[in-house]
Amino acid sequence: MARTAGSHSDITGPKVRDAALRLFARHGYAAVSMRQIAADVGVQAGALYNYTPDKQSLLFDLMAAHMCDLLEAWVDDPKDDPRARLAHFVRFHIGFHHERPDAVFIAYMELRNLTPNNFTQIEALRRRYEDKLEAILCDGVAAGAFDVADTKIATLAVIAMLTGVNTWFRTGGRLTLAQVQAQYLDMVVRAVGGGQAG
Amino acid sequence: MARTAGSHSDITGPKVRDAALRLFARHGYAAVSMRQIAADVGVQAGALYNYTPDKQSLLFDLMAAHMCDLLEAWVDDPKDDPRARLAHFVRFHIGFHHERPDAVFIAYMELRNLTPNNFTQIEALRRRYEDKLEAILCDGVAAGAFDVADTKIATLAVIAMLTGVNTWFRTGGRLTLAQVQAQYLDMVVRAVGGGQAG
DNA sequence: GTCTATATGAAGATAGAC
DNA sequence: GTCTATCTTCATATAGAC
Repeated sequence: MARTAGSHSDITGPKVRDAALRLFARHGYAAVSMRQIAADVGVQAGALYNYTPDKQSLLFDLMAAHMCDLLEAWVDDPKDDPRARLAHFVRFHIGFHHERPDAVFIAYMELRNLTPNNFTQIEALRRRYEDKLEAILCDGVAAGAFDVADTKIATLAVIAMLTGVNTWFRTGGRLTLAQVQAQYLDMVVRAVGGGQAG
Repeated sequence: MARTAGSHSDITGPKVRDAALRLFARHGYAAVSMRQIAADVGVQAGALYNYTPDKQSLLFDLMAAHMCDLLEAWVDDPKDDPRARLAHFVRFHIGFHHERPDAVFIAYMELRNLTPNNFTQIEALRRRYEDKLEAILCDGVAAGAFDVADTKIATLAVIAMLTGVNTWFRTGGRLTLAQVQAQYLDMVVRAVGGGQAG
């Protein structure tokens, strides 16, 4: 309470990130001005530079935070049955992405607008996530539970299919999230040849 | 040959479209200026307005042309076996999209940058294409060749999976396009429960 | 059909007062 | 920490000469 009137660093910071996330997702990074973000937060444009050195860093930080959240949230146990691990991955991926559509959207629509160095870092994080699924598929193939000709292709195919849910699914529609997760799980398991085995 | 020196309407027009397509795909619509497009074509910015009323029309025309090309290129015969029709669709989709990566990229990355009216038109074309696949899946389910709980979801899942090929496949890599088409066909057929029947 | 020149506005980022 | 004011650059689009 000993604060001066205009001092709100602890609340303005998150508001800047939230506003940028929403506006970047809605209109695209290049189409959103710092003035728009400032107006959304309720400050003047110059004040934003207390929270980010520049617009590019704002984009990169949002994307990096999202990818790190994703990697930290994923928990897997290689000792479990491959089928169970795959089922867990499918439900996790759909659920996690459904909860943060704006971050997901930005994380793969705005890759073009990253500087080369920033792009490399985000791509490395994305690759690490893909490797999580590929490990499950490899273990499943080795155990005879799955049948895929090329685990790398299958990994990319499954992730593309699952991420696609975000483009159309909305809560309150014809289906619940659980129903969507169940049907995608069914399709994924069959696609990797895990339909009949253990 | 009776032309005046600076008269190139028949050649400049396509060059403008080609340059815009490539630059929009690479950097994004909002990040590309009319000056950049003009420089790429080899004219001054003002000259572009002989070929498009404004930048928005340029984007819309590129997207609409791509979607119309797609719909015109697809040929299907409802009297054929559903499995054969699905196989045709998978190979067609991957092949067609592989041949025009820039147009594909724009057609679903730049939807945000369309005016509401233009967006509605492009969405209608996209929906018409999705319906082509859903018709195959519905016929296959009715004939007992496929087993899917919800044909709309399966349609979106398959298209997302197939379109994802464009994000990683490059000619000259580890696999040929035909090999990729074959493996995706295998995964798609199994995903829709067409593995054992037919 | 293309040019040069320009109208008009907005962008990212910084300086210095409070 | 935020404000106002500003620097500098760039944007879309148009006008009129050739």
